[in-house]
Amino acid sequence: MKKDARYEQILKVAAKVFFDRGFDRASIRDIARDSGMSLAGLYYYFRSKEELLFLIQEQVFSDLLAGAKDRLDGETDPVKRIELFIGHHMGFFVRNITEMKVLSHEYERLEGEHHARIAALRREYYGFAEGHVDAALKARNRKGVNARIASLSLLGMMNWLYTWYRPNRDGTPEDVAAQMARLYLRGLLDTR
Amino acid sequence: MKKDARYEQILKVAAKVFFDRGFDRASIRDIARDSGMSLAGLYYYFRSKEELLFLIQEQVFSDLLAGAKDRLDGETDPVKRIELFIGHHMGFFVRNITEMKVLSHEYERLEGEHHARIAALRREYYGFAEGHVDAALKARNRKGVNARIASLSLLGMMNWLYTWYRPNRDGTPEDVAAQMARLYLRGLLDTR
DNA sequence: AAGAGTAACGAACGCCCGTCCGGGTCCGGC
DNA sequence: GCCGGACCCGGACGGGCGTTCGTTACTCTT
Repeated sequence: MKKDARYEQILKVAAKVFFDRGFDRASIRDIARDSGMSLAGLYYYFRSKEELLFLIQEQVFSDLLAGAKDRLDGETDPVKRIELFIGHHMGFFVRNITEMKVLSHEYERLEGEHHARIAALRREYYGFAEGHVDAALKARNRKGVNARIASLSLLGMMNWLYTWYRPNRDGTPEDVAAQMARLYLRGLLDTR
Repeated sequence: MKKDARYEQILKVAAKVFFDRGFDRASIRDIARDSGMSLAGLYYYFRSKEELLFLIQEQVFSDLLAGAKDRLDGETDPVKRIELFIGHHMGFFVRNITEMKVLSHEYERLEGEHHARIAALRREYYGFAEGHVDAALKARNRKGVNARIASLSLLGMMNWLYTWYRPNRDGTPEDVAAQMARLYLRGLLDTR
């Protein structure tokens, strides 16, 4: 098998194993078996189990961030930008639910340099979200709403998705995103 | 030391250790050391590490549920009931953040009978929340809003708290609860 | 004084884990 | 025809883990 294909395949398998069993309970032996490789063979591609986690988190987080920036490009209305942000986040989350759960759930497992790199991405993404929330608040001249709390509430709402989302029951990501966007922007009881 | 006091103390220490290191990385030896007991001594009080997790989760979840019912008792206005529910959940979460993180983060670790008992509590609490959301929607004659998604969004918003809440930065639980209640009920941009 | 129950402990057992060493095989370039 | 690198593996190593066994000391009850 080609080197790059193997590399990608191992990352994918590892993400699935981490998704199913959690990082700590997952063993390198599980990943080797599901990749059709030997235990030692894996170490040709990766330095350590922790590096595997890091690479998964870094890739998915970079993609998420780049995708969000790309999606919002060209739109200037602050409220529409938040709608687009929500739509993108939810769509990406559902399409990459394996990696996104590993990112959300195993965030604290990384240490040192690895942790620092993911933490930087996190800060950037959170800041991106908060910036848009803040802009929308200013555009509507809303005072007394804390942009930090409002943006973290939004991210919590969306990131909790992996604990409950079932495609058969909850419909398409677009439906869920639309419901959440409406709920977030106009509230539960708004009748406009 | 009295038996009951020891028992409670071990549960408390275990919750703290699980909170800090995660269930899988935490070792019984850590818990024994922090409890000022020997490894073997712990097994006089508990059958297994998994049982320790179960007891922590069961106690905090039962308290949460009972507290919520108690807080809402007597209030009949559906919207006020949601406000009270949010206020209670947030206050309880912050006061019991150690156990609540262990409950939220390690939910999937339990198996068999233990898992079934916590899952039942979860169903009850989620149903409780969804029921109130549904009642408020009906009272305001709101159609087209999915009560399941709306209630799970609310719980996600609140349960994500443990990843970001810092008392010094974010103010009291009451402040955060008020912000979230306003946000949830009337939306980000409502100017009423 | 004996016996039963309670509250612990030291030491070990067996298992599984991440990692690494010492190779093997194949293949393109010389 | 050989060499070096890419790719991969069997098997072991050392360490940490959850759990258990056998025992002890103390305190009630009878």
